[in-house]
Amino acid sequence: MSDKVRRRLPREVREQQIIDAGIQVFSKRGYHAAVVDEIADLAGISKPMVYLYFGSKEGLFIACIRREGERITADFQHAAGAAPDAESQLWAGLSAFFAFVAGHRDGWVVLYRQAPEMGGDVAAEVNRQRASVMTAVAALVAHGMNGSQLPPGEAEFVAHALVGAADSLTDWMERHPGESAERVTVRLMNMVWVGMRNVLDGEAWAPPSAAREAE
Amino acid sequence: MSDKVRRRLPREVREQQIIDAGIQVFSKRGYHAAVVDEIADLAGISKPMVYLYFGSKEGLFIACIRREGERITADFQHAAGAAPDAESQLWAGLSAFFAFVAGHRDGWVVLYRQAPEMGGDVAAEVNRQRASVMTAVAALVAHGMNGSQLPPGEAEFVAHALVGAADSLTDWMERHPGESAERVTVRLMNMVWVGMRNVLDGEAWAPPSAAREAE
Amino acid sequence: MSDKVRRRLPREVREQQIIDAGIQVFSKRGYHAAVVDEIADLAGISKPMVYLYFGSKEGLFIACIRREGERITADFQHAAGAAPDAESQLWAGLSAFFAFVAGHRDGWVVLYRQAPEMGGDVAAEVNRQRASVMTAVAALVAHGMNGSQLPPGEAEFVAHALVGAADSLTDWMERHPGESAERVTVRLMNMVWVGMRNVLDGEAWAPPSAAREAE
Amino acid sequence: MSDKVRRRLPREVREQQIIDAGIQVFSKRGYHAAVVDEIADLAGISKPMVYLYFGSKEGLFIACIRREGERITADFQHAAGAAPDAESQLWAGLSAFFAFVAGHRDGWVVLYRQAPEMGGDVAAEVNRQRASVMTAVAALVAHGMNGSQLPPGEAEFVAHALVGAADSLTDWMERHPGESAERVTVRLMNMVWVGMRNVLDGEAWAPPSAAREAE
DNA sequence: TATGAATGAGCATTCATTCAT
DNA sequence: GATGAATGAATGCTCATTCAT
Repeated sequence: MSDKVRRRLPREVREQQIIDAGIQVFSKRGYHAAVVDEIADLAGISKPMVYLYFGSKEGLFIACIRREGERITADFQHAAGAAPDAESQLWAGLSAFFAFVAGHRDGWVVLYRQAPEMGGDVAAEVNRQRASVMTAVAALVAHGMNGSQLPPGEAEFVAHALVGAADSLTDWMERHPGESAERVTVRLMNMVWVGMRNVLDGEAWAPPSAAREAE
Repeated sequence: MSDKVRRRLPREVREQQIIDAGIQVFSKRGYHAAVVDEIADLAGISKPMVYLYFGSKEGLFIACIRREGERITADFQHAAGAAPDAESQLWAGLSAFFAFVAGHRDGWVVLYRQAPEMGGDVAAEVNRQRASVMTAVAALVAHGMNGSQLPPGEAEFVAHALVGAADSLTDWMERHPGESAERVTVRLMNMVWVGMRNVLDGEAWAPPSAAREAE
Repeated sequence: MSDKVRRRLPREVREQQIIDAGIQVFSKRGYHAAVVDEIADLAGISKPMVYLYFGSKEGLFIACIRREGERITADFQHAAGAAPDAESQLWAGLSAFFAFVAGHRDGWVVLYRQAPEMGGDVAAEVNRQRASVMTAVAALVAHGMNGSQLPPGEAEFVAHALVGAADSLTDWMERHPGESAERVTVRLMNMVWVGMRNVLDGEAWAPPSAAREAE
Repeated sequence: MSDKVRRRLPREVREQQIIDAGIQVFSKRGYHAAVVDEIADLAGISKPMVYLYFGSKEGLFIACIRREGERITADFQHAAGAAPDAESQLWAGLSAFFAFVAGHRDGWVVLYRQAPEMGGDVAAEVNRQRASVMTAVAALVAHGMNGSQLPPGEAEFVAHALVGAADSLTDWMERHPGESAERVTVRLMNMVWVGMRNVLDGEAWAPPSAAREAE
């Protein structure tokens, strides 16, 4: 009788618990292989509650994507906002971004690796959240490079490359457990950043036999 | 009159047709949402043939992964092997790699975005093929940088970043239809390559407020 | 108006209804030819309920075997327990046994004619139930013959013969609808019993030309 | 080239090989679980040959039943025919019958345990063969008992009991590997025969509390 | 609010059977 | 005579979703 006293929680709390469970299960199994029963069990409630709160499995998935997308953008911008100058902001932001990717594996996997392959109503929310993340990264890049003159659209290109590299490096990190997210950030920026600055300073690279491609 | 003439094909041929169809459907829908009937229809045969030749849906998926993995590695090494010097090889290899990622969207999506999230017998084949691709890229990087002294393990790190960036940039390319794979390769190399060389030459980057991280 | 009132029954009740239907269909068609849909229809529910409660077709089959096995053993021992002396117990027990074989055709057919030919997890349960029935019959035989000295192991031999004869005689009964289970029991006991007693009293039979076989 | 020289056998021989394989597989798996592919493999031919010779799976099954039914009847009557007097014939016949049941497990299982549960065209052949066996046993019983006056129809009753007991005792024999078919026959006849003769001589048995049932 | 009971619809898999060669 | 290639038609099983309480 005093066993499951955490019944009758306010809706707000229950929803977050269900989303937590959803992210865990969606991340482990993928959208289609995830079974609503397992999510309900993990959240400690019965299946109809999931439907009461989110309407459908897809509705829950969308809620998961939204929360993780907003969470990463917030983390990211909060970290960047606290830094004094442009370069520090870039460093802090990317570091936070990387920490999120590495630390919230489940959420990141759902948002970045599974959601994109879906259609329907999910696609809209996915695109919104991913665009939001990508835009934040691009803004930080543009801002951090404001000394050099970044050609228009270049920041977006760089943001895509950075985000993709960061995602892929989480696989690398799984095979190198000793590495911290911070150290990986440094190595990645070393590789990209110095190069970018030099490129903007005029030191361009061109395909060995075809200088015509370089701008 | 020439519509149904391709009945009764030898096993070898049918298998490739089925794999072609499988890659297309798996890429569009994802493994779980893909329906074997659709694959069979697309291949112009009936469902039992799929099971006769591949044993199961998973068997077919594994076959798809294997063929695409081997194909990309082959493309890659063939392109690199034809170039005269180390830097040219690097350029040619990465260019071929990028062309594959951009040109064989379906195969790449199956291999890189969907297969990794699966377990069971699939995981073994996925890991093998991805490791094979990653190793080839890392070897090319190490070889291309043989002038500078690359720290051990660094090539693998770079390879992960490059492959992830390449994957992510295919999304960028979809929103910039005018860009060719070659041009994107140049931009990516510009960003990464010049930086890497400079880094190896001693021009390191360190987090603004924390010089302790730099080596 | 009173047609569909029995919806939403407690699990316990539904399970028995499904087992009832299962025994009927398995008996009529055999395990492999039985279709789960038909069982569900007969039980007045939908197919998923069968899987919810029994896990698989095989699980349902095992449940059927278990219930019929336990039921016959219980009938049998209840009838025997109510009789005063050893011979009466034997008579009452065998009569009950025969009544079951003849009266619960479906259950008997499933347990005795179809289940034995199966392997896998079914075999374990079948062996347990059949052994339980056979042991009960053998115990009754041994007990009923306690006046004469029954050689060890003989009761088991007799039990096998009796059970097999009883099973076969249900076929005979189908072609002689006028005969009651009781009458058949008497005839069978007449044939077997008097003989057994005489044999134990020394009146042995030996193959005409080979007295060497008699003990 | 000289590997499979037994190709191109006369139809008669091929048919028997296929029936042999059929009996083996049907016995092991049951009609429905038996797969034509396995039968064809075991017979060393390709599947279409089975259809060429027997028309259908059911056709092959019927052929199996027919051959085994005829074989057992023949064995039986050949053994009985060779004996000099009535009692010897009975002994020899039952002994041969028992030897068949114990020795041709596969054929007996198909004929006696699996075929009966089937309907359709199979039922006709099964009934014919089983009736043929049962009639032969009943005739032997009637003939062997010709000294006593056997009530009409009694022989058929006894035959059913004997055949059922014999079948059931094959299970017993499987758990007692030392016992020969001959010894089991003697024990069974001891139990049944002496009793029958005494019964016919007037020594009837009646239920303890209900003498009204005895005739 | 919360849940045990129930199902429609769909999917992977299998198999007897038939052609084309 | 013999077979590899091919399929129509089931069937076991699962799952998102709903309802009665």
